[in-house]
Amino acid sequence: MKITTKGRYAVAVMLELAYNYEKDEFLSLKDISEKEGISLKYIEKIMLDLKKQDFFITSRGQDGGYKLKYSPDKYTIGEIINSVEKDLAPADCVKIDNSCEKQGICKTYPVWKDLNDEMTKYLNSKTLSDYIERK
Amino acid sequence: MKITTKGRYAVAVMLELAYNYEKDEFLSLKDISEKEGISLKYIEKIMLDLKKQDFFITSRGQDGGYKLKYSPDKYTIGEIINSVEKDLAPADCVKIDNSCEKQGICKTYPVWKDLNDEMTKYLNSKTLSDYIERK
DNA sequence: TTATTTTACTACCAAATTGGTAGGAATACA
DNA sequence: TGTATTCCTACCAATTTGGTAGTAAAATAA
Repeated sequence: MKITTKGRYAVAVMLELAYNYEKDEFLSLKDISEKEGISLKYIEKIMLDLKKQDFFITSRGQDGGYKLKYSPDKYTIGEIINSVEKDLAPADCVKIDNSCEKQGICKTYPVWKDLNDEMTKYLNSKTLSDYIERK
Repeated sequence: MKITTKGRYAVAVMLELAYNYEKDEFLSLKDISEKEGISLKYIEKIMLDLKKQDFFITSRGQDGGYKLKYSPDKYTIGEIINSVEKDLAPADCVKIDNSCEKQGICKTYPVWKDLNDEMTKYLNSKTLSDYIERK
């Protein structure tokens, strides 16, 4: 049930961008890499996934980088983790139809369904703004 | 965040034993293996982990097998999964002290701490009896 | 007592996943 | 026009997952 480093780093990167949201400048991956101690190359790869969502405004070249497109309260922790993490659901059966030949008769299905519902509800209720403190 | 097959099978096995609880007989791993379509050898391995807890009464030889020591409402889904799953927490930092050199300054820590608390609370509130239907 | 059934235990292994790195192309700005 | 930065595709080693194999030990039925 661990969140992979990819998911954890994704949240870290999004928090950095959330901190930077009020400012009128881009934040480069190089800066984030140095602040968070994550290799630039790895962050780039994580951004590939995050960019598939409508999350950022970007700019290349000097003084370029990333900026959140919307305010931090518009990004839920759930959707961030979901963007990079393949298996967020506790079991395939609660997400993918016919992923299990015992569909309909499996006695453990309700266990995973309930757990998934609970986690989804929780993760979608928390946003970046819940985790940035303003001075 | 997926629960591994080991964790899922563990819950399946425990549910089978819960169904059998009222009866005054042992349930063999062979029977469970056939009912659930899980290889006997793999179930044996899962039982090695579960047996470290105070879960069962066992008997070897003919008509032997496993029996729950306590009534199904005494077993939480959380402790069952915890027994076989190494990484139930979303991140090491919420379980193991000094597992991360950024302890105390990491901005994402509260995210994993909250999530872990929420999941733990939920998983420990559900027991086997919540998932066995009585006719 | 003996054969059989069942748990108990240790060792091994292939496939998938994780957690990265490397190298370069494209682009925008100073 | 040069440099900083994003963008993109491959590749790879270590770890974890999801098992299997073989055997010993014990309890019971016959």
